[in-house]
Order: sequence, then C-alpha cells, then structure tokens
Amino acid sequence: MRFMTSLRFIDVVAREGSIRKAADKLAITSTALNRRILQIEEEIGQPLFERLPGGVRLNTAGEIFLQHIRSQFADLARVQSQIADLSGIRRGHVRIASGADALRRFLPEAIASYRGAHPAVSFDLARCYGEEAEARLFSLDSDIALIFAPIRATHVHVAATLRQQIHCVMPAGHRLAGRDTIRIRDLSGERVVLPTAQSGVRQLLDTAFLRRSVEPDVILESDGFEFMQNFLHFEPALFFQIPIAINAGRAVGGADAADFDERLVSRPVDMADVAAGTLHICHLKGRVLPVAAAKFLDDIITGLRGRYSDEVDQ
Amino acid sequence: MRFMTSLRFIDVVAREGSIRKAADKLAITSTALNRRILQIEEEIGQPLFERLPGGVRLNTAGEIFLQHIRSQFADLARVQSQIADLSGIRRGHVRIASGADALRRFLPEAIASYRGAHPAVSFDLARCYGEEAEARLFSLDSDIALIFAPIRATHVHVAATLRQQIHCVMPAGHRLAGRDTIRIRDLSGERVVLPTAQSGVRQLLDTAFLRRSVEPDVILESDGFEFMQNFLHFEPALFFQIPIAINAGRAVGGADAADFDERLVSRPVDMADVAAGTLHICHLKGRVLPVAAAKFLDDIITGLRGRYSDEVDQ
DNA sequence: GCTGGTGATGCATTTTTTGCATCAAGGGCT
DNA sequence: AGCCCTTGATGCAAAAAATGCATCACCAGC
Repeated sequence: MRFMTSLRFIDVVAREGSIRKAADKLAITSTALNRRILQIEEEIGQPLFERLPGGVRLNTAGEIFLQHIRSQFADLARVQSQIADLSGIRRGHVRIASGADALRRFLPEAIASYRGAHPAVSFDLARCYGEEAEARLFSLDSDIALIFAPIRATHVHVAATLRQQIHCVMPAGHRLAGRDTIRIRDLSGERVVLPTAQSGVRQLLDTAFLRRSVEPDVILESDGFEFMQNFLHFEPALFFQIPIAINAGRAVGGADAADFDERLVSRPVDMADVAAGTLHICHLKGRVLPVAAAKFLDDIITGLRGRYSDEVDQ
Repeated sequence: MRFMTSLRFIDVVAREGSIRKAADKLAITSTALNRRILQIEEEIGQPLFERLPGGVRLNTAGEIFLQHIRSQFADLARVQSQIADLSGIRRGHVRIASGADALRRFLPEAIASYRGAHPAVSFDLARCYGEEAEARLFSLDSDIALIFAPIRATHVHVAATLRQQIHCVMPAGHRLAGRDTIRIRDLSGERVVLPTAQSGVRQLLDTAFLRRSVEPDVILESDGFEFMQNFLHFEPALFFQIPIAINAGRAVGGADAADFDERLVSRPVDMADVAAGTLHICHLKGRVLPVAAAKFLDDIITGLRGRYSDEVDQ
C-alpha cells in the first residue's frame, strides 16, 4: 500500500532507533528517510522523535502516533482480509505468538488443517512467553497469542482457556514408568531436564519443588523440546510437558499416551502436588481481527473443545 | 496530512457519486483523481467502485474500505488532539449532531464556555434528527449526538440521558397563560405551531393528540424556533418546546420561566397527557473520542447534572 | 442518430521524491 | 584535550511520480 509507506517507515525507525539503520533495512538512503520523517513531523505539527547523538528515540507524541500507525496497519489487514473473503477466497496473514508447548504439535496440525481449507492464508509464528506474548498483542505484532501462564495485562482478551496438567516424560524403562501418576517426592535426587525459567511449565514446577522441599538433580535447562526428547535417548532423565505439547490429536488420558516417541512414556504429575496450568488463547481486547485470524481462532477453539471437552472454558 | 489524501479522495468520490464532480470539489482534474482511484484499487487488488454510465458507486468491497477510511480519519483526529494536549494546549475539532432543541440555547452557551477555556478547539454543528444523527455517528461525520428521541441503532452508546417535559409556549396574554400546567384537551381548536415531523417533540405531541382525540388548529409547521417565536408576536398561537431549548442556564420550574422572550410565557404540559421525552447524549459505541470531544462531552454532562440534577441519568 | 454526461488512456509538463556529497554536533576513546 | 566515529540535517542535481490536456469509448435519454 503506497499510501502507508511513510507510516511504515516511522515504525521501522522507531524499532531500529536510528534513521540510518532503518534506511538500510528499507533499502533507501538515509536522506530520503530523514526527509519523510521531517515532513510528517511538520504535518503533525510536533516532532515525533527526539534526536540523540546515537540515533533517535520516540518522544511521547511519537509513542501515541506509533500506536495509531500500528492500529491502522492491523485494521488495514483486517479490511483486506474481509474484502478478499467477499470473492470467496480467504486471503490474509495470521500472526501467532505462542509458547513452545503449543508450537510443538498442536499448532502445526491446526495450521496445516486450516491451510488445507484456505491455501491463500499465510502464517507467522513467534515463539515467546507470557508477558512478551502479551506485549506482542499490544504492539499489534501478533493477532493471536497462546499463553500457558497467568494473564497479567488488562488489555488482553481471553477467548478460551484450556486446563492442562503437567506430565512427566521419561524413557520407557525408567523406574518411575510403572506408576500411574508421579508424585513430586518421587523426583528427589532424580535427574531432570527443566524448561527455561520464562516457561509456564517451569514456574509451576518451581512452585511445587519449593512447596514440597524437593530438590531434583537439574542436569539441563532448555526450551528446545526436540533436543530434550532426543537427549533422553542417551541419558536417562525426566522432563516435563503439558498434553498439548505431547499429543495434538487427542487428549492424553491412558497410561501409554506418549505417542510422540515410542521409546518414551509420559505420566501425569499428581494434581495434589502441581496445580493444573491454564493455556490462554487470547487476542487484544477491543480489536476486530482479520477474517483469516478470527476464523482460525474459532477453528482452534472448536477443535480443542472437541478433543479436550472438559478442560476448555469460555 | 499528505499521506491521507488518496483516502480522502475516495471518501469524496463516494459521496459525490462521480469522479468528475469530486474532482471539481477537490480542485484537481478528473484525470488525476481517476488515476489515484485506479491505483488504490490495484493496490487493494479489487475494484472499490462499480462504473455506471452516470458515475460511480461503491461496491461491497468499497463500502468496507470506506468505513475503514473514515475510522482512520476519526482516529487520526483523536491522535492529533491527544498529541496537542501533551503540550498543554487543547487543540481539535468537535463535530456535534443535534436536534434544533439543544442547538437553540444550550449548545451555544456550552460551546462558548468550553471555548473560553480552550480557544484552539473548533466546533462543527450539524442540525439533524433522530436516525440521521445516528447515521452521522456511524459514518464518523459527527463525534457527539444530542438526540431527543428513542435510540434505534445498537451501535450508539448513550453517555447520559436527560428527561425533558414538553412545555407549551404562548403569548403572555393568552387565555391559557394563567394555568399552571396545560392539558391536551385545552388545546382543542387552539391555533398551534408544530415542529417538523422528524422532531422528537412533534412525535410525542402527535401521540398525545391521537390518544386524547384532540385536534388542534395547526396553522404552521416549522423547525425554525426563532421564526416560530417571532411569529407569535403577530398572531396569537401556541408552540412547544423542551426546557433545554428555552433556558440553558437553569431548570425551568416556576410559572414565569420563559426567560427567552419577555412577551412569551411557557407552561409545562401535564405529564398525564404527554410523557416526558428523553434527550440522549451519545457517541459511537466502541469509539475512543478525541480528547477535545471527550472532554466536551464530560463538560456538558457535568453541566447538565448541575442544572437538572434529577433528570440526568447514567 | 444526436447530445450530454460518464470513466479511461497516451503524452508532455510539472511537482515530488530520491540520492550524492557535505556539514555540524555529540559521545567514546586515547 | 584532542581525535575519531557515528549521528541527523541540508544544498543541489537526477530520477520518479503525479498532474493536466486532449481524446477515446461507452451509455442513457430524447
């Protein structure tokens, strides 16, 4: 959209913190970019950036204006998606912020299924945690967020929630593999692999370890699930996931539900020890999503309701 | 704002229904305007107008896009107002749609008072009734509406309401001037001047006349209050207003409250005959008003609450 | 079939935007 | 302090875009 270029430029300059860097990124000269910004500032009647020796930074007016710009872009995307829908072809771009959990198995399947029905819709996945995901909604960098953590910000609308019990994943021959459920005290001294500190799973586990005064043998911290999974083939240890990260296709109920790798099994951690976490499916409050994003949101909520009927709310 | 010109052009073309007429209005050639529109249509990927032999008309995509354009303009005005507020000077433009009632005495005083505090804020008054006012909110042609009639549309948010009893205005020497309240049956055969059919006052009166089977002698229909008022100096007759149209400064209570013209008096119509109407002070639901408009809205609601405390709700 | 209106398009002109070279200013380093 | 590097701003010429004129094709009403 030609008529939006100047506005996009401002966005990039704000992100880069420097006109010259932004100009490089936009493949134009700093001169041209500088003048566009000066022109807009003149039209607004006030400067939007403060000039520092090392670059530029938004002032208050600029912050307000940038927020406006981003909302214009988001709304334009919605309009384009809606217009495309008129001619029967769903078109658009859906930007999702998600923790590693849902990204692992659930989203690939959900997106593939959606794209099967609407091949003209493209996706953008940003892997991030809690507050960062909320920030992405607010800055309109993402349309939908899947957050496995409490929601802090008031500007986030939770379209649906999914209760998820922490599961413990281990090699099939592990001494705990015989149990139906795992107790936290069983983990004392056990070698465990923990997700990174930002992760919602990790925070639930930390609380549980603290409460039960259990100190497992933490041999590794990682947020790479595939890495953790493969690691277990070489050194027997435990790691933790939520059902949605293990099995996209159906609820994890039975004792041998670890369908992700036949040499691994997953067992639920006893609810008395670790409270079930909540996966929040969110978008920015008050925002009208593009058709493509809105329908995708509907789809995943409907899909989850079909599979995990009891645990889905709202 | 230079970067919005193409969008404004589309708005004008849609309103004019013809590229050439719009071009005249915009003081450019039809060629330039035509090409701008073709360019935007190409960027959108779909035509926005259907070409008729007598001009152009928005198609569905165009309707959607135009709505987007208007919301952009409204939001830009909000942002500009907000930015101006940062530097201490309130700046902006408040567009009000109002029936003739509030336009008569209340709004002039309210606007003058507001402009006294904020001289950089300008106003735009559109005189219109009920549904037309609602439509103006929806098309973002007005920020605030004062509607003396029931609200039909669901997209209108009512910020406050003011109950207003119909008053009957007559020359001081009229035979009914001695009454404390006027009954509808007193009006049988009386010469009356009625407001236009769209007016909320008129609709309440029509209902009352019908219910009581009273047929006054309607000698004139007009929506010009000043005209009606002056007319009464030449031919004795009755006309009808609500307090806010008679007296902006204070509630109309006493028997000689017609402070607008010493030779005229106003008497309330008995509530048993005519239900009190409701003045609705509204804006578009879900819309964030520009600072200037939002504060003005606050001001008039606070002001009304001070003067007509009992009759103001919400 | 003529007339008066519409939007679309080729081409020359004008306006705007861009890029190069350069300047002035501020922070970090020796 | 003095040097060096990077930053944003600006004058001037080239490139690109928008504009205006003349004209075409189309349609409705008479």
